[in-house]
Amino acid sequence: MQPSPSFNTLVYALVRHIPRGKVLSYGRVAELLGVPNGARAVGWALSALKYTRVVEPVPWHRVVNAQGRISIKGAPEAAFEQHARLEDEGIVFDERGTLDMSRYLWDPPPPVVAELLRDAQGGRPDADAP
DNA sequence: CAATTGACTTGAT
DNA sequence: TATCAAGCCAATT
Repeated sequence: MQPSPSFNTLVYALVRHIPRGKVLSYGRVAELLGVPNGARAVGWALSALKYTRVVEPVPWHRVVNAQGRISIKGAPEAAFEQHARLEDEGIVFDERGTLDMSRYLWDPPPPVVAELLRDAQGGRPDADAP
């Protein structure tokens, strides 16, 4: 078994919970995981999917930047794919390639996040470790 | 252990 | 509206 899941693992776990047709911003993901300013780290984690083998698929396309725009750089194909997948899920982009965050932003049920963070601590907060 | 990197954010110009 | 700069973070080297 693994030690406490890395930050990346937590990111993947949370992103896997984003429902179809909804999105989350990098900053919001970080915030939910308890790292208010870790937006970049989240981006790093998702970009790492290219090299990391995750058993369960991660709907990486459901994460966009705070402005509601695709934020992938240096990989036009991937960016295009993300845009296509989101439209496939019913999300509408305006002429400038922006989606309405106030409408598509997902608000995760607290229990979901709580459970995620709990598992992160080894599944059992019992083991007090100061 | 220090430097580097990048699918971020925010606030100022 | 578009650019720019400075913070912030985890993983990599």
